[in-house]
Amino acid sequence: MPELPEVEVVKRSLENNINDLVIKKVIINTNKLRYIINKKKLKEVVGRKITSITRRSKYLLIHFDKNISLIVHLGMTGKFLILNKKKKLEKTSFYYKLNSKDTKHDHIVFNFENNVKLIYNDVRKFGFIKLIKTNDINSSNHIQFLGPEPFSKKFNLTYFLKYIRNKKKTVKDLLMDQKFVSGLGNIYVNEVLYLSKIDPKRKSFRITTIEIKKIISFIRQILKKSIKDGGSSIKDFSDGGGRSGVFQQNFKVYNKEGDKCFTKNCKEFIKKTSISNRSTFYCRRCQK
DNA sequence: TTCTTTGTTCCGGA
DNA sequence: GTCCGGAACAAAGA
Repeated sequence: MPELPEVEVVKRSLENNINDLVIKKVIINTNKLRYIINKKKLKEVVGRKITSITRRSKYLLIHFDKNISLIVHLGMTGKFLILNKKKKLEKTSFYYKLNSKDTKHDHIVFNFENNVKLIYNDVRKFGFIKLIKTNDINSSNHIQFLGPEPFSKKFNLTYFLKYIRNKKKTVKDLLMDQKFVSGLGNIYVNEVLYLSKIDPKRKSFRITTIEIKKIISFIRQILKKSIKDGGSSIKDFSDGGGRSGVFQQNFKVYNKEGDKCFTKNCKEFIKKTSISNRSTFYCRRCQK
């Protein structure tokens, strides 16, 4: 599930593989992903050259010359594949498993010069790719309401304290809220609260200063590590069968229901519950 | 057939 | 008005 680190990893591999290239052709195999696709508009990228690739929260932004950009959200299962001129798969996509079934979900193919292809594959079709004027990105509905990036200076103790005043929602829902901090999803929020030893059901306004410091610190720590491991999963990526990203093996609570708690000397088992209709994993003994 | 998955939005109720 | 959270939605696989 692509959250900030996975999107960052994808961003970096796109940067390494398709920056500076000119699009020759776009093949669109579906009428809709998350939204109806405006095929004619999307094809305006033909003839345009990629000038840079950036990320905001979980959005990928591919910038072209002539004030054109693509805004991309990977949804649940969106991924990019790059084929180079030798038809060889580039080491680009995190936890991508190669098998014949997957090609039927190749929804959009961008052809570049030199026979380089960028393929957008998405089993669930909850992701999207939209053409947008570069100047309009920051005022777009997707971007304008996003809270600060977790690594930004703005996301600090003072901001946190001010924001949670009178906030009655659970600390888990708070961290999931993209208006508060952008880029975290269910998986990393579960992990962060476990590392911070905080019960996910606690009310936000009851979180102490010391706990806030832990939360901020662990968010940055785990995101950084996952980006690094995503990088290493790319390094290990093999086109004969694929391989899951190392970061998935680093989860301590997510999807670990019934496993023994990771904390030393804790004999408790990881519990699963639901908060705001989202799977929530925690240790009853360690998280207070 | 039903349940699950996620991010996002919508809406009723507090 | 504002906030909260449950439900709905998208598609497909188990």
